[in-house]
Amino acid sequence: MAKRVSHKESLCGVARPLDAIGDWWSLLIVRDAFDGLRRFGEFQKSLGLAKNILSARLRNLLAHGIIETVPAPDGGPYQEYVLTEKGRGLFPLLVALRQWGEDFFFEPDEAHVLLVDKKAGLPVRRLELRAQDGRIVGAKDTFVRLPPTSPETE
Amino acid sequence: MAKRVSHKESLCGVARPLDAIGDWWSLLIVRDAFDGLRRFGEFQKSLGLAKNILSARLRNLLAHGIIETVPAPDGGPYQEYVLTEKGRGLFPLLVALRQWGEDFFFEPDEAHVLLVDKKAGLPVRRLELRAQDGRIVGAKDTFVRLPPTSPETE
DNA sequence: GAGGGTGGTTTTAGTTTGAAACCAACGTCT
DNA sequence: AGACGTTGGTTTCAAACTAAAACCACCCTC
Repeated sequence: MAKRVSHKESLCGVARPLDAIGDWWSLLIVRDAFDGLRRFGEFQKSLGLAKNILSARLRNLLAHGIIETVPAPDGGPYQEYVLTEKGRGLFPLLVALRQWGEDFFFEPDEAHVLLVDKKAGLPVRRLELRAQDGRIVGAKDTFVRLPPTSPETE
Repeated sequence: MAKRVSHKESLCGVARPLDAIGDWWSLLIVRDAFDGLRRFGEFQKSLGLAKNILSARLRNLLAHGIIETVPAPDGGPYQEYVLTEKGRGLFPLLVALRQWGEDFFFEPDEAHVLLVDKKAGLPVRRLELRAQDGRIVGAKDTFVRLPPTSPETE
């Protein structure tokens, strides 16, 4: 992992995360972790990927502090993989990915799973991006700006 | 592209999008497109990637209907690449990625670009996921559920 | 103490990536 | 007209990465 970070040492706020989870499997592992999976074998069975790849991905996610190992689940000799706070911070991204997928990758009549609010038992709303005053804003309503002093590249 | 879609023909709502944009560069291209870049050379200069790779990525994004080519910008003999509606639908995902990056990939004092609401000139709020009744919900407050009838795998 | 489940690592082949070179079309200067 | 630069790619080829399968080690049970 740790792909070419060559031409720009200080990656922008979009590129840095991609260096950590920018491959096909990592996000699926994180999603499964959100779904409660914890064990190597559970991930492997759920995702159907080769064990060496899963091993490498888990190592990478560990190295990035997205998951961590907890030594013993309930006495068993094995470790489990659980999301860190950083990993749990990926929830909105997963929701965004899921909603985009639902919008554009399914036939109108094609059934797909729904993200449901536990308390009400109803599907959640769409992700909302709001301005400080509460207006919902889209891409056209925003731009990126460097803060006062910044050698940042974006 | 079109990686292993072998062991499951009908990918879930998270995996399908990853098949379209689940590589390091594609999302960065889309972000640059949101920033107004349109020309091959602009993307290449901005991202610093090899031209063959850019060519392949653009082809892939075209094939997935995320960008499209428009024949002439203003008479020039070249084409430009612009986001389709599907591509513009990636905006929340990019915001989620950016916010996660800001949260966990920058030192507290490290400067980074901000996403600013044009109208007010202030940074936008965090992405919000709300239940139907307006409560903001997080990962712990939700679960995924299959709709009534569904052979979907997730 | 043989067999089976879990959690990996190693081996090896196939695929992808990417830098550099090449190429073609067009504009432009002289 | 013809040399030359710019744009937008494609081709070549070596290096890196991916992944299937085999292997291994540990523990448990019978």
